[in-house]
Parts: sequence; structure tokens; C-alpha cells
Amino acid sequence: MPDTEGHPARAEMDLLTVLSALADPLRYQVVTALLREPAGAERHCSSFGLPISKSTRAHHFRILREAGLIRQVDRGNSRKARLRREDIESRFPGLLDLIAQNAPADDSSAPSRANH
Amino acid sequence: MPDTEGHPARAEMDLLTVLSALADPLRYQVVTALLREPAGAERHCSSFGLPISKSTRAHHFRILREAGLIRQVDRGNSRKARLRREDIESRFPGLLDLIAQNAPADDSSAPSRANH
DNA sequence: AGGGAGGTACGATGCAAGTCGAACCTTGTT
DNA sequence: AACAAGGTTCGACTTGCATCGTACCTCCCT
Repeated sequence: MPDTEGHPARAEMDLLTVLSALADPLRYQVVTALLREPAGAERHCSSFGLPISKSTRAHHFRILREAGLIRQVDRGNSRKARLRREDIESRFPGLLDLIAQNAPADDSSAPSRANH
Repeated sequence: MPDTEGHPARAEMDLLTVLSALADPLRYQVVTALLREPAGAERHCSSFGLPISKSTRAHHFRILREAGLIRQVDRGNSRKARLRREDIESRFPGLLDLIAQNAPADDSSAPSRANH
């Protein structure tokens, strides 16, 4: 079962849930942005430049979290998101490559450097 | 651009559209059912045992068709659906393997033999 | 020619998902 | 202690999607 913060274990990940999570353009954009970062990189939820309100952003990150795509960790003041690369690759081999190869040419979700 | 029947060319396939198409349980079930068939197999749209009406079924097959996942060909009396394996594998390598490995244990969508 | 089988198109309906603002919590800063 | 920053939760609204019935089309068979 998911932990107290709603992260499913690797074995609990469901492809249909993952696909539904990825089927939203905003969430897909977040995943591809994380995929462009070096493995293990952490980003603020607010650093993706999503054109939505705070509450809607929390909603989308919740979907991603509960699908098992990202892990959100408390970092004192704020909370950071990290792509669960190993879990995803282990449970759904090839999925991340697939996403990476079809990432939008997008650059609105700036790299972590813009995080000053 | 898509042909007169709404089939997109291989290069036009969009991953986001494909993921949205697959994110529905019924449509996912159709794809996995086709995946269990030998390559190139054709099935009646009505042979999948979907618990929905005729018009809803047409709707779902339209989504699958316009996403590029299936090709629908007129066969005189009726119309048959075929999985576009080569196009999918070429455009989104690994996607079909991913789906096949996560197919539901389902058996309601009987094999083509049930087509008597 | 008529009827049945298989599919599509259209309009209407109901429910799920995305969206927002407001209130609240926690952490760190002043 | 007060406040700002970053997130979450809640309820309300709106849009989109799945669903259906009806009507219509095209083939095939009788």
C-alpha cells in the first residue's frame, strides 16, 4: 500500500494509472522537464512555470505522486519533486525512453539553473 | 495529414494522443486483445465483448483509429480492425512490449475463434 | 425489393476531471 | 512574535468525456 505521503510501492504501480497521469499535457510537461535534468535532480513544484494556480498545481502533482511517477520529499521550508527513474524503469521498462524521445521542444519549464 | 478514413500517417502519431487513447480501460482492453492475436490479425469491432452500446463502441474505435493505434478496413459486409504494429513499433519503440507485459488477465475479449 | 447485420453521425445527458479562490498548515526569516 | 513563502485541502464551478438512443448508411442475403 502507498506510504503516508501517497507514494505507491514499485510493485503497486499500475500502467493504466500511469498512462492517465501522463495523458495530461501539463503533467507530461513536468515529467519531460524532470527527464531533462540529471538523474536524482530535485525541483520545486513551482519551478516548472505552469500557467495554473497554486491549488491546481498541487492537484496535478498529487496525480503524479499517486501514480508513482514522482517522489515528493520535504526539504525544510519547501517540498521538492524527484522523478522515480529506477522504479519506473524497473516496473515499465522503456517508458522513460519513450517519453524522452517524444519530449516537446518546450523550454518554458526552465532547467534547474533558473532556480537560482 | 490523416487519410479519408481518419488514419494518421506514421509520422503524425502523437504520443500524448496515443496515451490518452490508451488511458481508457475499454480501449486498453481492445489493444491488449489485439496484441494477443497473431500479427496482422483482424477482428470485428463487435467481437471484443465490450459492455457498451453500438454507438459508444464506434466512439472508442474512432479514438483508437485517430490516434493511429488501429487501422479499420472495409471487408465488404463489415469493417475489421487491425493493430498497426509496425507503425507503432517504429514511432514509439517499446510501447507495445510495455502494453503486452501489463495486459490484464482478462478473457472477456475472446480470441477470434469466438467469432464463429 | 425488402430486411437484417454491421457501422457511422448526431444530439442529449450524466459524471469525472481540471480549474479556481479561500482558509489553513509548516518552515524559515525579520 | 509577526510575517512571507511554499503546499495542501476544501468546496464550487466549468469543461470535457463516456454513454446512450435514434436515425441513417451500406452491404449481403433471401
